[in-house]
Amino acid sequence: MPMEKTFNAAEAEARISALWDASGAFVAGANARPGAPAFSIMIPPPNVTGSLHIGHAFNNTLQDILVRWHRMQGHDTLWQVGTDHAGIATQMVTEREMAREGNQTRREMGRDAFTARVWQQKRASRCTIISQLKRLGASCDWSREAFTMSGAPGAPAGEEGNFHDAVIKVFVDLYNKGLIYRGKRLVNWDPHFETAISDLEVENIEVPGHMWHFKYRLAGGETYDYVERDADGAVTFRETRDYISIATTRPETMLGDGAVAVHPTDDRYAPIVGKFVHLPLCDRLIPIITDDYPDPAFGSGAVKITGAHDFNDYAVAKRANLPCYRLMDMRGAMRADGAPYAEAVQRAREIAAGSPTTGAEVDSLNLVPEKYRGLDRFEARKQVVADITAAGLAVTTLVKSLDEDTGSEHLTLEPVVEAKKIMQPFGDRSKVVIEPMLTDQWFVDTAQIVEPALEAVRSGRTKIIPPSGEKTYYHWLENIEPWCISRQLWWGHQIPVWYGLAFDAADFTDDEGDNALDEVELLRILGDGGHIDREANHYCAADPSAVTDRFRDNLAALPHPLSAARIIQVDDRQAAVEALAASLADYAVTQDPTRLTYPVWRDPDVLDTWFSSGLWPIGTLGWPEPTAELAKYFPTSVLVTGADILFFWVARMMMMQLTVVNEVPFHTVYLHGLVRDAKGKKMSKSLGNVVDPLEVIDEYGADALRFGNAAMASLGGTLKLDTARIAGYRNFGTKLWNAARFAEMNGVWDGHVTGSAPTPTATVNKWIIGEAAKTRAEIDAALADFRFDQAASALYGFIWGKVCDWYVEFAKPLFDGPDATETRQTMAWVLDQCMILLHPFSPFLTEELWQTTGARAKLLCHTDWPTYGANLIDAAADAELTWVTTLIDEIRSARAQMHVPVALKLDMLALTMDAAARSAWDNNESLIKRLARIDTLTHADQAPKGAITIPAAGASFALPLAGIIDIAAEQARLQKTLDKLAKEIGGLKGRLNNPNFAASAPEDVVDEAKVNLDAREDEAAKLSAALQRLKELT
RNA sequence: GGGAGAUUAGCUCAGUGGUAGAGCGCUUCGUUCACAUCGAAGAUGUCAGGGGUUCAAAUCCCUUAUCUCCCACCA
Repeated sequence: MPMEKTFNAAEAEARISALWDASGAFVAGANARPGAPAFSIMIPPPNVTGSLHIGHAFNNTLQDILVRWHRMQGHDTLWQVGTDHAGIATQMVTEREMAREGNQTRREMGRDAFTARVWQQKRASRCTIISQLKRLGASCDWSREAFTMSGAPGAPAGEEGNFHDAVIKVFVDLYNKGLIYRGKRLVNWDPHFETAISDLEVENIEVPGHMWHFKYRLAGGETYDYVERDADGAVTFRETRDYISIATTRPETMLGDGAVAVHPTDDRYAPIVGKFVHLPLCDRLIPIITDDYPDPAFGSGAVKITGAHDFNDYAVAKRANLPCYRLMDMRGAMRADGAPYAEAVQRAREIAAGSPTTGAEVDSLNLVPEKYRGLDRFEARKQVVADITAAGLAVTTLVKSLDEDTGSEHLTLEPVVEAKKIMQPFGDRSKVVIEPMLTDQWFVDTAQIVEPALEAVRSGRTKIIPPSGEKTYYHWLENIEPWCISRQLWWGHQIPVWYGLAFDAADFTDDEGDNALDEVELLRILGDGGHIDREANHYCAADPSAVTDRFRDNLAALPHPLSAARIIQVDDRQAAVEALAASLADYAVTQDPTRLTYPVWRDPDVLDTWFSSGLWPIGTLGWPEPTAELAKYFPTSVLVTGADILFFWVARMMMMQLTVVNEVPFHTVYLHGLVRDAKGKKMSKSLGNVVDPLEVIDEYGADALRFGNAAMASLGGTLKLDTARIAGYRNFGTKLWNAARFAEMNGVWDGHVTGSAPTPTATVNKWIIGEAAKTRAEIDAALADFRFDQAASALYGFIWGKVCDWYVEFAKPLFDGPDATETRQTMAWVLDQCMILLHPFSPFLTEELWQTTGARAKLLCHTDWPTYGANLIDAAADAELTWVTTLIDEIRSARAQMHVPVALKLDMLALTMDAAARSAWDNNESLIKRLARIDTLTHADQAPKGAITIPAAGASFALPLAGIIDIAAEQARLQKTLDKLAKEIGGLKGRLNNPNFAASAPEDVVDEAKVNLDAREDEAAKLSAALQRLKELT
């Protein structure tokens, strides 16, 4: 059946995908030569509930090009595929889905049921992204699909695997090495998702805000001289004050202030340092302290210190040993729990007076006055401002206002509220304002594991390209902060830590021996005295699974187990561990549910998603099992990923792999930018400029999208996706398709396919074989440097610019001549090379061509990548074809400019021809005549009147066009060319006449300039002569 | 505030010391049997501005301007 005029991508892509699938073409090691080097890539796992966006399409195209390129070279290739459980995102998607269905909420449902529901969501949506990757033509080993939560408790059938085990093992190992710790720290709290998030998940955005100024009055009615001075020390302002002025953008946090801080060198406040001020609205006193943090030049120079709600203040509070009081609940509302304010403030006064306190009182003491309790944080802000203003404690200014009744102007005192742009933190998922919150969280002590990750890149063991990525990497890692890895979510790897209460079992049974304690009572008993050791109250279990099942029901019964875990009655950590171990063992043997209540419970938090995806390189290969794949494919060859997750993922993989298995995860990291729209705008749903890769594939085919992706993948720049360009690359595919169709029509595929390059005699055949060899070398060099754009450009230039534009045209006359057979062989070989070389970029169209143009031994995706080189380049053929194509170009150009009808065949005169030119003409006469539409060539001593001149290297031709040409137009054409030549000649002469040029420039540059000058002058002379002849005509 | 990058044809971008390039768009012509998702020809640039190094600068250095991104605690 003859070929269609175009490649039907929509029809063929699915069929070809199925063919690859059915033949296991992409399984690890497929097409590997014995003893071949390994080549492995880990896919950046997309979110399991996600769908393919244009960034995925770009990222995976590049990976696939590398993978296919290596697989065709016979390397032992693995492209590891899989998905990420994506904690917050997936939980969010599932909850949204549940809300839409009108089902129970997550909390109504309970943890186990909810987790099961998310698994269900995961099972349902996994196919989406995977099938979309297949549509792109990604040649992943689908049989090895991994998941970052495979094998987790509660995983349904089909989700076996040991990724969860690997994550747990790493947590336990790091914990045992002292690299993971738990503590009450100020963290970024997302009040929407009610979880801590890491620094990286916070986006700081500038928003309009306000700054208020409040007066904190000195205790005991004291006053002081407030003096301002200029740079020379001269007094510029003096006033007796009974207050200190503070400025804040967050008035509601003043309820938790622990002090007012001023800079130690700030003379304005020197008289009152160490004294106390009344905290407005709060009925308590706080001290004025000194700290280096306040900037005397900013605001009043005095800063309120709210240790529990600001990162700077927290640091000051730590230095000054100030108490921190949490004011908000987990949803960002003012706390409504705990004792009445009168009691709480009494206790706060005791603490301020020196009564010992513990971190526990951060949570147990609620210093929010009744009036504000339960208010949303933004509502509380308004109320606090209003109340402070009403109390006359706002800094005021005179404002002129108009009395509308009387029409008279008068002055009023108004609070000073500065409108001010402030940087506000937002959750990158929730988009709500992040609240610094003092909570118990788990941290990786990154400072301890960062050094090997830095060293690996500094030493070049892992190379980051482009190099600017290395600088960014260093900068972040050199200033690394502890990594908060606990999340208050349900979907994820639950932290393998059990909290235990060490106790005598008798304490928990009533007189009848029944299990009589409820949680409140438990707390009451444990709360009574006893040594408190926060560091010791957790126990990291090496084999948690057995424990989990046993106590799950008990755990579920605890509304908030962590709050009950506060106290453990032991003297040291070791005792805690032993007591727990003993109680667990005890329980395990007795299995008597009445004997012990709540012996242990598990930390309800899950791990940051990036903690598990940080183990992707080893986890997908079966670690901690010593698998053959781990031995073969790790460390991986290259990681291709977006520069935006350099910190989130790349740096953490480096740290974790080096810590866990003491090896870099990959030899090379290729970072690319974000794909933007044609105008360089970030794609966003709200802007409506999102390009859906699947729509692009539907319209233009996956090959066109892929080739376009490769073509725009230059290093460093931004990536602007223009569908007009994709359309152009679709046309490019059609072009090759039609060249193959032409070949089919001319019997090229009928038994002319040869494995190795033919050895033809015709110059054009020799020439195109050499061009293929050049192209192969260019592509290999470009891909070795990750220059996908250069490889794409080489392919485009070769296939369209050389094969289709010239070779196919050259071949037409040869099919009727003595060289017909070798030309068919050569064309078959050359088109095969086009398919092979293009295949990594555009796999569908090339595989389809490969299958339809002959009986093939192997799939194209397994066909040997060529290794031929310069031996196939015939310099003489190259020079001759350059001469031929230049001549044809010249003739065509002259004809077009003289408006010679295309169909008109001309007789050409050869005025001069040296031996080389003569030979070039004789060897290629038929095709020159055909392409330049020349009828005959005759020799003449001089051009007749009314002819146009065609210069060529070593020859000069004339086209007699008397009566056809416009003499003025021909004069203009010649003059224009001469002008251009004159400019070039001027430049070349200028250089060559400069003695410094000859002295300083390399010899070959000088020689080249000389040769160029000769050629230009020769051409100019011919054109001048021609111009002269025309002038004689007029 | 710190860091990185960008500025080349109408548009999107290559080009990193040696005669300014590609694709798209634009103009003219074209139904010759691979292809109109095409062919042939053509026009278009103070390579952001200024200074410097060099025989030679889009390319290296300095500087100014504009833009983008990342990081950062100014209450």
